[in-house]
Amino acid sequence: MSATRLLVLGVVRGYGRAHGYLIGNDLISWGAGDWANIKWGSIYHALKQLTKDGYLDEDWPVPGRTDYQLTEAGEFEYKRLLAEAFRRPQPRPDMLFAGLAMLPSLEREEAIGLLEQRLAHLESARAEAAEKLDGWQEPPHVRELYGLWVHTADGGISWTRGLIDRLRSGEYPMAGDPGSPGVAGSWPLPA
Amino acid sequence: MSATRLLVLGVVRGYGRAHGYLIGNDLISWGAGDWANIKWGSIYHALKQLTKDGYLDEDWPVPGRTDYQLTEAGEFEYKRLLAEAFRRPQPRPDMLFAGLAMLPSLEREEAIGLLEQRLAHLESARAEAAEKLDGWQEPPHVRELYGLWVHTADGGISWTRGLIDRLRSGEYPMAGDPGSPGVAGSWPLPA
DNA sequence: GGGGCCGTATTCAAGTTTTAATACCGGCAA
DNA sequence: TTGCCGGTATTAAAACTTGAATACGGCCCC
Repeated sequence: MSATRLLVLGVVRGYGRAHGYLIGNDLISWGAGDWANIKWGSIYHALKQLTKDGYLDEDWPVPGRTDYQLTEAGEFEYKRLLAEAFRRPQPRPDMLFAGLAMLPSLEREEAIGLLEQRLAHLESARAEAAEKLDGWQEPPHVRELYGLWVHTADGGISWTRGLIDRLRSGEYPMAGDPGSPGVAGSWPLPA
Repeated sequence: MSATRLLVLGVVRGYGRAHGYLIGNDLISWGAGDWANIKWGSIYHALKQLTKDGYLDEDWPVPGRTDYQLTEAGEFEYKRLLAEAFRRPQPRPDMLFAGLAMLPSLEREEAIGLLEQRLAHLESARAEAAEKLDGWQEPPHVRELYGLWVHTADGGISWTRGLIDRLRSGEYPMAGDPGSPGVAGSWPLPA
């Protein structure tokens, strides 16, 4: 499960209602083409699939354009995917990048809690890889795989600690903050 | 372009000739299911596709089993993919893991050269991300994306330097080493 | 001796991603 | 005025991945 669904749901939610081209432009302008491998085709596919799954509603304000908005189930699915993105480290980092792009739709304490779960996962993955690294015999170069794994996990741990600290010290406006842009989405509305 | 083709070609090459189940068992036993998201279906699909593309030859030694071996074009394609895996850092690390698994089919100087190219790519990616990080204004949390990018690049740089050092100091038997297992593949032959 | 389970070996359908193509519209230069 | 380019908006076909399903043989145990 890749980051596409989370990003598409997140942008639609942010606007309230949006069509494919609008969503794609936002994502591409954030560099999501690079860090999440987002392509035009996957955006349009995701929109259709999310609609089929009952997470989005379509309508046709003008011919040749399709607008989408989140259903109630879509709101839950969005929150579920977002929590997963932070909670569970995966070999492919695109989920984390996507989660980060949607960070302010979480409440501060919620985000910190999820990141602490991430930390726990990373620490146990590190321990497991370190164990294999110690025990490895044959062929020798395969040790490098586990070494890289340990190195990557260490990097992830220190970065996660840093973000937790920044959130604790009040960095970034988050959902539910006093005087915040609010839960419903703080997107710049299209002109 | 994912790691599947490189891994499948590499294992077939290592054995000289092999069928899907044999290949899959090797890859799964190396943990490739985790670090490269390899599944049974993608192995069989890759075998068929690589055959169609002229990189593998099929034959049927017994009914109900298909054996494969590399064509000459397959040998070139393997080397090309392997070089790409080391040379070009990508957001998804599975290519690097796959390259690492096939490390000893490169000559020592070749591997070091590729890793130096990797280093150069990483350093310029880091610089670019750091620049965006400095210049970013709005919305504030998007800075975290670039911060993570910088952090990840730093980790990649230090790990790459480490591997270059290990290779320079003679670690691991490599293709073309005096008294090495040789270019043609050093796989344990099936019993 | 047959019922169930494990290992061998592959296929299939559904979902997802990738790449390229399509269509239309407005502006601007030759 | 026409020819083309860039921006808007989507579709289509092919490739790839995922997860489950299939088939068959051997072995063990009651």
